[in-house]
Amino acid sequence: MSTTPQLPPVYDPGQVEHKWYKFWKERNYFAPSGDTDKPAFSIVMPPPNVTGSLHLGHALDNTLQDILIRWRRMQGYNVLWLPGTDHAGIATQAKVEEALAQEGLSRYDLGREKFVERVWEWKHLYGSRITEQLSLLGSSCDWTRERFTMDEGCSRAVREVFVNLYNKGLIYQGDYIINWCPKCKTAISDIEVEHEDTAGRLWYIRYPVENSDEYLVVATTRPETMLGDTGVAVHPEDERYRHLIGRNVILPLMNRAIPVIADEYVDKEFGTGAVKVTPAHDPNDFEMGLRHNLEQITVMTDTGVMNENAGPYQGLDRFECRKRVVADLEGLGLLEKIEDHQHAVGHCQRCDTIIEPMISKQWFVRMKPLAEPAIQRVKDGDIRFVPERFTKIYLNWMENIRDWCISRQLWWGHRIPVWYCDECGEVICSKTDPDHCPSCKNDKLRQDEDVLDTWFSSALWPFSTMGWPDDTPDLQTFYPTSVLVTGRDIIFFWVARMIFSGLEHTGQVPFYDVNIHGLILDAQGRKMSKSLGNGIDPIEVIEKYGADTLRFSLITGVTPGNDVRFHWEKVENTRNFANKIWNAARFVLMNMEGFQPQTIAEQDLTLADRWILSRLGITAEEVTRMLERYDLGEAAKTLYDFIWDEFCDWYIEMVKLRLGQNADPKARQIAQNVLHQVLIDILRLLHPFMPFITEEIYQNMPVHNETIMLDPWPVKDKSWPQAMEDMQQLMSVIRSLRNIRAEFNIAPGTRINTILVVKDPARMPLFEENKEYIRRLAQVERIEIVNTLDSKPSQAGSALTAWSEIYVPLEGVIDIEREILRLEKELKAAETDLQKAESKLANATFLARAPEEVIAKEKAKAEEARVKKEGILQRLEILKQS
RNA sequence: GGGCGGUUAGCUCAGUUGGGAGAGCACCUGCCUUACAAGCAGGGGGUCACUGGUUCGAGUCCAGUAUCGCCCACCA
Repeated sequence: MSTTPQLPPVYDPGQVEHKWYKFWKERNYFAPSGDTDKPAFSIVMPPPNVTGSLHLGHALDNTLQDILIRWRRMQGYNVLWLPGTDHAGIATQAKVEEALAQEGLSRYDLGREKFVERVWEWKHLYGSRITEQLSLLGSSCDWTRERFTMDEGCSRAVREVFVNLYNKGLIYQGDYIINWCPKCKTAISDIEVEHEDTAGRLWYIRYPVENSDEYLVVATTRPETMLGDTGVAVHPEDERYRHLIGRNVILPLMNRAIPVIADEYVDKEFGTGAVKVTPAHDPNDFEMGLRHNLEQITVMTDTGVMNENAGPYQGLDRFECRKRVVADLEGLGLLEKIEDHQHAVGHCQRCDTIIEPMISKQWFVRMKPLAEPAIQRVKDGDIRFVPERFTKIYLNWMENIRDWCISRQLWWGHRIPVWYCDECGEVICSKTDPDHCPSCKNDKLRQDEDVLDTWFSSALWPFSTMGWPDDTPDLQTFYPTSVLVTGRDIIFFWVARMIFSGLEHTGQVPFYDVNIHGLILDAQGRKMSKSLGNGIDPIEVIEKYGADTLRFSLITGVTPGNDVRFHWEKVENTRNFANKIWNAARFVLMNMEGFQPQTIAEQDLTLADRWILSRLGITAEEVTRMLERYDLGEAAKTLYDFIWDEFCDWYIEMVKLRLGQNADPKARQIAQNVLHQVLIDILRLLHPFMPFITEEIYQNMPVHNETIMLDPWPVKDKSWPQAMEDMQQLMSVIRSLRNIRAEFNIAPGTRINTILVVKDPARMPLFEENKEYIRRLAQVERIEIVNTLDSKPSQAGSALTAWSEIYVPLEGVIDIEREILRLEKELKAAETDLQKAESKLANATFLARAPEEVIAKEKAKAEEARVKKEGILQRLEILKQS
């Protein structure tokens, strides 16, 4: 083995990332091993919008998944990570409509069929962009199983589910009040409405009481809706209005007599205690209207313009109408007052338009029966949220769930599988397209015009993608999936719906764990958004710094479930870390000349070897434990610290002694073997986090397998506690010497001499044997290790520990005053330590109740501090005499 | 109105069985020591928001306060 690859001193991710991704993909490493003797581990990827582009949220989400996937794969699990995309009804349709608008066309010009064709074309053209971007990130998902929410299999699952629910009476159609977006011209579900607190007004309007001089004053935030009022409600026990209940008031502007009704819903304290009731444009009024049999008068069109029921206001936009209504009321002297009023206004999640509650014929899923098991199974712990606090958020929503409006007045999506026979009025709900009416045999059937909410198909994703409703091998092996990784913003939209859908249709939970992560915010802590223009393009980060760096910087220093701010500084720091590893590897590879892989006998391992091997094992164990807890940020930090501080700054520096020109060949062999083993294991541990650089280095190692991806995950082997303790002592001597050098401004080129007084003779061999390390790492020329010292040097820098005294004779260089100052500082620290420990030990209850090992530790601490203090005092005395 | 999260070094943040306060950046000092100046060595800097409680012992557990942020909610 003599090939020493020439690696450049700066790691260039651009050169290697494409190469290795292609290599992995071509060799089909992303596919499940198929080894069914091994436990399965599976994740379905949250499908990004097919026409979307990668943002940092996706990058975080997929990094987390890829880490778990690569880790489990190395552990030997039969791993499936199933990718795919979502057809994203409104978003995609809007994009294609925008493109059409460039040509001066609308979707109506094309007609439904042609338009849907156009969208498919668009999908084929742009649908692979997002998946290509996921590849750039290094996602090791099985592309051969890639799915799309509108592909044949998913469509079949959607129909199966719809028909099942319909037949069970869990899907119904009806005229109810729904949230209508006048811009998107479709109904949307409750959770697609975003409430924003808005500074609005409260208008107090006088409604003349019929056959009376009296007025009934109502307060409203939306005066334009009064045109559709069909009643005024008061609280049944409100003395002020009791005499009016059952009478009529005259609706101003429309001059319509409407009844005064009594309803418990009314809050006596708010406004005037009298509420105008507009059943067609307010969800509460709708309910009240039903209770009291009030007429429903819709006064707006589907674009938010006043309709023929609005009398003279017909044709006005709803906001223009508001102004006119207010002005007209004022003119009539019917406007009593206007107050400022803060209230929540609903906006369309997609286009931000103000939502209009409207009565409309829509399809709904009856939620109560579906929610029940979805609540129970989570309460039973069959599905576990990580972090746990999200359980409560989920349960709270599920327990207060309302029926789900699933029909959308769009063209792009899963068409509702319901047909109408106009001849006999038959309604047919079918998994397959019927060609004639089953009751009258007429073949002129009309399919329902609406499509389903996009989330209806996403809800089936964990099983529809695995071939359900057929009982496929993938379902048997990989369903339920192991864990779902997703952002906390779609718990309701997606997680909750997958849970009740999975339970209802497969009888099983869709996943065991739900790992919820936070959002990526900008450097100021704001959400990244198009309107703010504060978004960071992950592809830009990858191009500048590499995918490994992006991945690692997104997850380090992050608490599970918490939001993360994006800072370029953090990216740079991670880039530096990647470069650090790169250079450590270069060092190792430069020193592999003559390397013979072999098993090293335990007695041949040096102190440094035993120490680094012990620390490596412990690190592997900790990283594994943290991954099991989904604490990926801490896992990454643990690795970072081990690699940088212990491996690079200490072990590599120490091992140089055994690799140099004059090194003993046997010692060199041993060193090479340990170095090789430690580096390989470091690469393996780091691989899930930084897949590209680890593979690149791995492939340059003198001994390696086909790919690091399929190498075994390191486990803790043997460790040497004594070696770890000895290393601590050795390191502290070296640090003390470096400190003395720095304090006295000794030039790096200047070699110093030192006398090490080791009080305990049993400890002397440790320093004798490892003298060379001290010489090299602290730039020491001569080192004298003694048991006692007759006359302690006054012209010397010194450091005192509990078990040793370190002297650095500095004839002529030493500034006694300065040394005294330094020692006094140390004395103070020692005294503080001593005081702390002693006061604890003087506490009787502490001695009585604290665990033994804590007391022992405290005693040792006190003793150490006492000896140290004594040493410093003696030393000070000598210095002050001279 | 309800719920959740944050408040730790100048900045951004870690810190889960309660037992000697950490990292990165920034700052100060000195170094191109043949893996790495994207680096090395050394150093300064924190009554862990506040108050009270539990405990031998609290950044860590409990109660309350303040403040910032997020989510949910049918008071027009």
